[in-house]
Amino acid sequence: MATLKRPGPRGGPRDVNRRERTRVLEDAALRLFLERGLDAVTIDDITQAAGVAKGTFYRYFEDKAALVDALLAPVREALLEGLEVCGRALVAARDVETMFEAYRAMAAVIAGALLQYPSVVRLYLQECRGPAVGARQKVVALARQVAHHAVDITQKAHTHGLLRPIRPAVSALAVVGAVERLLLAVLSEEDAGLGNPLEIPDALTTLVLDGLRRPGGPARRKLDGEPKRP
Amino acid sequence: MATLKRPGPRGGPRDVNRRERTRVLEDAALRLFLERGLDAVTIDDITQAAGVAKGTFYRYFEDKAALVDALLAPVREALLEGLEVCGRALVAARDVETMFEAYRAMAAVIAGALLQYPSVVRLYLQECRGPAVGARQKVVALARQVAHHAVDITQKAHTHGLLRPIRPAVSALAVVGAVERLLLAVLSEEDAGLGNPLEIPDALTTLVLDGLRRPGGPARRKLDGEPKRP
DNA sequence: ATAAACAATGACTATTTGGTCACTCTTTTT
DNA sequence: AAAAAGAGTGACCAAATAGTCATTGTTTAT
Repeated sequence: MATLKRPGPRGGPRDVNRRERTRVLEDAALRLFLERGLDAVTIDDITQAAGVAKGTFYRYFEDKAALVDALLAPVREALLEGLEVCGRALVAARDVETMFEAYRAMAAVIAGALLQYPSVVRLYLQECRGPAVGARQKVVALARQVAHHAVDITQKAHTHGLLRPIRPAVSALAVVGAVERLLLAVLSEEDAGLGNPLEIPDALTTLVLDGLRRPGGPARRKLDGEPKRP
Repeated sequence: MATLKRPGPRGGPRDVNRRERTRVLEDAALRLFLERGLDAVTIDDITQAAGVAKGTFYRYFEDKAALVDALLAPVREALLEGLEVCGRALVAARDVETMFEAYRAMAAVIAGALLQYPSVVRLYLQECRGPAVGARQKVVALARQVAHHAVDITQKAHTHGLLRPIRPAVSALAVVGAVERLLLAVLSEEDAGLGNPLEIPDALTTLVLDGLRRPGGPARRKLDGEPKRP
């Protein structure tokens, strides 16, 4: 069973050592997870890559699932935080500009977190669609929360009648899917001709907002209607 | 080593038996793959679920990777076929209507295949982002082909100047991501409020086309400008 | 009818795996 | 300084795993 407390004085040998060991184990595991996939990596693989004895692993983590959860924690916090703040802002929003501002703020918060933990995000993208079993459970749980929040947020935006009358669940999941796929492409460095990664958010924003914004006309135009900008 | 030929007269006992056994093994494996993930399913699991002895598995498939490849085959064929036909049609297209018609044709071909093999598609969606290792190799390879084709197609559509000046790779991957995420939601029956699945393609089409279509009016925001290529 | 090829089986081997534990050494507490 | 608690180790165990193969029964070709 893993010892969860951090004994000794802060900054003392024990404390420093514990942080360091945890970091080494997490780093080694994360690298292996990305190389071979969650399920294919054994505890032996991790301890060998980390240069410690097998028993040491179990002093720091209860099992592989606990390790994954620890890896995920910071990203999860940032993601959910960003989504909730955006949700709250949207309930208050009364005009299009305020609404877009809320979206932009959320994007900024999230983007920051993602850039800080790119490997963890890759792990998330890589595993989040699998069955919620074993070590993957927490990853899938996070994915569900993200999807739920996204739909929720879109619903809130809809209550002001600012968006095209598409089912919130549909447009929300479409956007989540688009964002995730582009993130994966960028993080995997499988250069498919994406150009400067920093320009992607803008392109995507244009694309999404023009797709979502309710066209100026009263009836829902289908083909050649150009949405008017407010 | 798996015997690949199908001996005996067509329709004879051997032939019928071989088809049946292959089907039973594939069905059992597919179900388990979706329940637990590719890596977590063992050959023993599969043969037990299929109700045959372990040795029998190796008479029909060289290993787990070969089984996955066999499962994937029909979907792969349909997907690539649809993408290529669309690509060829787009090179010839000279106006917006013809272009959209090409897209619609592709969507129809693909949708048909997907409805015919929903479980295989789920397997694809579930595994296609993982590392290209072991039994997952062929799935990831297909995902790469799909992405490549999508970008290619979008590039072709761009040559006629009919689309917004967003990098083709960006918009193509965004659309692929959106489609995949919605498909996953529908196939997983994690009802997130999607409504009637049959209405999704229409909603998505509206969303995507309005996002991609070059606005008729004068220049809009300049953020999405495409960098000049020499 | 008979020989040759095919099919199915499950025991068997080789390894690998998650997890434990007694033992030793180091740090903290008293 | 002595006792208590924490930390690291790697041998060890029981269970699981991929893949093989001799054996037995069935179908096909001659």
